[in-house]
Amino acid sequence: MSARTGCGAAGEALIGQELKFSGWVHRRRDHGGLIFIDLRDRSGLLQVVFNPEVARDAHDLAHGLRAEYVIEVSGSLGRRPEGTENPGIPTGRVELYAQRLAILNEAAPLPFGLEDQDTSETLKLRHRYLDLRRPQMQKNLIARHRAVKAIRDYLDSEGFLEIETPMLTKSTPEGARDYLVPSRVNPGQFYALPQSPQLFKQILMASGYEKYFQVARCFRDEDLRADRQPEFTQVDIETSFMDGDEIMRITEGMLAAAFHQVLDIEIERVPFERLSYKEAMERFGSDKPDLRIGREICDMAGPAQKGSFKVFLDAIEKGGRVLGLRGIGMAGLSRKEIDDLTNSVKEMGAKGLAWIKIKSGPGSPITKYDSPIAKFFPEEALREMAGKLKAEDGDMMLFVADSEKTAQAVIGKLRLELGKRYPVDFKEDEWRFCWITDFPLLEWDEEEGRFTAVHHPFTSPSDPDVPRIMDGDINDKELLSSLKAKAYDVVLNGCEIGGGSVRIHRQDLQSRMFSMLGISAADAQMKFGFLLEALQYGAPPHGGLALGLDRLVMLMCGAESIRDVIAFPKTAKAADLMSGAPSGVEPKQLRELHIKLDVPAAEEGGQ
RNA sequence: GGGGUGGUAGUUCAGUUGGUUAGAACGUCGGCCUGUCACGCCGAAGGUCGCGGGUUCGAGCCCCGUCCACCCCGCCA
Repeated sequence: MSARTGCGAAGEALIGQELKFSGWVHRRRDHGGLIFIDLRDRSGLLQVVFNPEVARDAHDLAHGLRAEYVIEVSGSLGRRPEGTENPGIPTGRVELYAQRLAILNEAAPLPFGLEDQDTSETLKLRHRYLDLRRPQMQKNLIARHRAVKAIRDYLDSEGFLEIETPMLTKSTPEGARDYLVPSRVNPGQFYALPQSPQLFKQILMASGYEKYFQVARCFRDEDLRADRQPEFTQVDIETSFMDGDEIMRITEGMLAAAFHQVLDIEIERVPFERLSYKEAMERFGSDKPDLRIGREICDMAGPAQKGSFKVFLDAIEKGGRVLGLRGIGMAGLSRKEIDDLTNSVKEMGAKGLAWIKIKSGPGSPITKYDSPIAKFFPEEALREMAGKLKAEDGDMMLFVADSEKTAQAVIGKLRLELGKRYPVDFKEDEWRFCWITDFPLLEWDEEEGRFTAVHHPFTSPSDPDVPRIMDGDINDKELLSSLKAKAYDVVLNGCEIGGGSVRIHRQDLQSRMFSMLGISAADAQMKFGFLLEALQYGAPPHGGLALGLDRLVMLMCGAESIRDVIAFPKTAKAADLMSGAPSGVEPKQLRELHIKLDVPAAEEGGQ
């Protein structure tokens, strides 16, 4: 009777036994005579009954119990009297009849109730240790643990080795802004915290480890979002001698294992559906399509050209697009609702929203097109539009006309919004994975006046593009824009959860890649010299993938933000409200680092 | 860097056109209560209206600035 039993483990099988429990006072109901305590530990809740006729001392002591006191209580587990069962909790058919009570620690009144639903984010983060006591948060972190364990076990069974790479690394200006760490013993020099272990994992392939993975913390000094933290965790994978297909298969197996272990869900549709980047943009207006939503985007250039609506004709004239979307059952929308939609479309970057309602006349089967722009189109064009969109009576057709980039982006977002707001064809509880492949290798960066890598500079071009790159003119914008990458993203329910590529393993191609990116040979040598060097000494073909663990677990838990699956997250200003980081430091520390501050005194911050 | 929303009791919020003593619920504290499970009943305490300045006879409310939190754009794979 000395061992501790978990509250959640108290079931009918243990009835009649003398047991010991310890945990937190979740709720108390003091009737003066009988006292009921809901005792909470990691495993669940258990009702404890203090009865003066059973144990006078324990009952007297129990009067002093308050929320979140830490107690140890022992007694016999019994079946609840008929009619007092609580179907709301898993242990609701039993209760503990307390014989002995020990208060292990008292608790001051809490700044917020653990069960309050609307506690402000500030308060929860300030007292994260309390927030983390909430059963939901514990469930999330337990799910996270299970997911990581499932992934580790799976990769281990596939012959992968987990190898750690340094946290203090070399700064590489490509990509995101680095978090810098000053070096005390090298005055004026800095390490960077890794944005990812990218270069190291490639080096490990050159070193012959063949299959590497790591649950790796990564750091990026960029502005935050609900699904973005300054430090986050990637399941980082790299393999030698595998092509993209094989890496995708490993990833699918890994995700299937995680979903099986954590949620007891068997992922259907394996292998995952694959879409080229072009197709994803064309059908869904996004490179991370949410396939749970049925409706797709349609090109409306054909029927648009049969009409005289200037906005449409101009867009096409300028090489842009007219894209349409079916608004299922939206013919009844009020003018105000349409105005609201128009406004949100404008916020997304479009100039406006064109719409046509399809209605039957009262008591008449004749289709009417109700719209300020219907007059610009012959009946035949309107019918063609409806046909393409599969729009029927009671629907509304929505159109965005703009440059291809804007039109696709806007109507893609509109698709998500309508899919979720009018969820006729939105299967919310499905798990829809897909791969996006055939990404462009490079994209023009207006700001920098050069091409940048869409994935990263170590991504291999597609096989047919290799001779075009080696023999072609690297200043040829047409050529550079047309190159395809051996890169692939894995998308779940409209959320990019990972991405990877086959890497360049030949030194000459990698050097050529740097020139295309406008990185001089000297610069490349300075920044990535060790990689270029390693590629010279027998580097195998290799490639891999990085999975965003926080996002994946967030989706698995149905959480709104990755903060809910990270034990100690930071705010939108990258602050830790609990510990008070970041903060100023002692002048002595700065002197040792040879650092002088250049900030107005008021902004230096305290300790 | 830009835009939006919010900040009033420990917590979540209400607070009229600028007008007397800033309210409610929950929580807390005290009392009563032997089948509750959001226990119930009675009573009490609890406020620098984020901070600084301004307008006004008078500011929780209007104006300017600033800080913090959240969301979005830019940025970020």
